[in-house]
Amino acid sequence: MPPNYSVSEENYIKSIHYLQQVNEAVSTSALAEHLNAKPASITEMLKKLQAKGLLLYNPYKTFRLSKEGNKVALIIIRRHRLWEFFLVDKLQFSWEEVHEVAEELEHVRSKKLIDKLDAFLSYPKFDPHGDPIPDANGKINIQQQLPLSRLPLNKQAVITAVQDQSSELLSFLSSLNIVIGTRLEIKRRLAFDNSLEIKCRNKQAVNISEQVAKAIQVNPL
Amino acid sequence: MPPNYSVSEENYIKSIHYLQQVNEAVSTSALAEHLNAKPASITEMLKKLQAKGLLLYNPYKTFRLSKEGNKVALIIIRRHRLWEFFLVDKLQFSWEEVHEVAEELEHVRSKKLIDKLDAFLSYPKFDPHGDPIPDANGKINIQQQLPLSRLPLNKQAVITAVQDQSSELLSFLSSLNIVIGTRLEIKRRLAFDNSLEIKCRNKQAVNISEQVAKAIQVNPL
DNA sequence: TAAATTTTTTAGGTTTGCCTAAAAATTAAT
DNA sequence: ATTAATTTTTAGGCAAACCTAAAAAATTTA
Repeated sequence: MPPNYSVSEENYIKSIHYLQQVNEAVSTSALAEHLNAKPASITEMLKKLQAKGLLLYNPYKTFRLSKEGNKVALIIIRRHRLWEFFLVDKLQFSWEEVHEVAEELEHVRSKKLIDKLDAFLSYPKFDPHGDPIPDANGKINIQQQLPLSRLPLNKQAVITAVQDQSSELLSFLSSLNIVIGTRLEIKRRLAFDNSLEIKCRNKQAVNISEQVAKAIQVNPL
Repeated sequence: MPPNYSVSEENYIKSIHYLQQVNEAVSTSALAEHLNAKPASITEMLKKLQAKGLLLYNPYKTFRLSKEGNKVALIIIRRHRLWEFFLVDKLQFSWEEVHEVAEELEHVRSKKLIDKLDAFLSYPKFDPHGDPIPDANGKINIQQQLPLSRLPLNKQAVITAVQDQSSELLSFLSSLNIVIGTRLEIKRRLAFDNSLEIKCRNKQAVNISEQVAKAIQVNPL
């Protein structure tokens, strides 16, 4: 059976994975900052993770997860994002408040639980923030998805999903001829309310609120 | 906000609560046995729980939970049983395999999570083993329910529910004129297979297997 | 490139929750 | 009512995961 890791070890692995996405290799101080701990504590854990084969590390140098470490990271991310999806989709949490609870749930170590949860949720591909959910083998869907609110100006994208807490939103959007699959780009971002002026192909530009923009998931082209 | 307790503290509280149901007051060695720990470790934690006002305890004497301690116990039991219900009802776990996973889930400390889970499950009154689920205020339905298999000999009880994995069981029982609301008592327990001889009011005694007895929930009178 | 600064590691504590072994209190037996 | 047996507590350690302060290495700057 696969080894189990402590909550603390899991949090280190997750943070290292996160910092690697920005920076390839990670420094002790960056990780200390991210984990809200002192550098001395980080060093200690680095040695432990290396001894377990999860980390590639030489004293006084930067470090990164080993192949095995990355596999473990993806398992934890999978748990986290599936729980987030569950909380929003089934328990009616708003997507701002799920993170903290998912932070605890992600450490419940049962593969069977997570795989059954995945099935129960109909194998969702993205969590409520638009981040992709790794599958049972730790594979992540290459296609990236993000909320329309985070799409750069003038970058074309296709709508892939709409978080329809109320189905009101969906009907509002379809009245604007905005549906899943619609191609669009942002022409202007209004600073005072973060509303967006978006343009669909050859139609006239329309204005949508930040809230709506956050609920729309897009896939940049 | 209400204080939070460590996983270890929660497990002690839960075990003390469990042992109290049988025995009013609990001894160090009984608790050590139940928690699979050494008596010396128990003593240590007892002092901690007493200091926090959860336990009524005098050195060298037996002990029991304070009012506050009981309240905490019921919160933990509520979490545990709701998760068990969720695992069986939504994730299709079989009721034998839920305990271990629920044992981990029960320590996720978010009142909001549990109350929303409760609502999502439509406020179930009993977990898959037939144990009552405390409500959001920690109140337990007075009417106690237990599997027929655990009913003491010659004690009258009324059938309150049948776990009908297959509806086959229900029709088998109704062929014996055993339905929800039927009053019965156990006349004999056969040691070699744990089957029961049960008697309904003024009818003839019938024999049922341990498996069936476990699926029938009763309310002792 | 040598000194100054920053980063990382080492060394030595602390807390939590467990342990063993010995001492103290309680309970049982003669 | 003593003595014997059992139970509980105290005393002193250990591991995990954190900490502070000092030492060592790496990096930057003059």
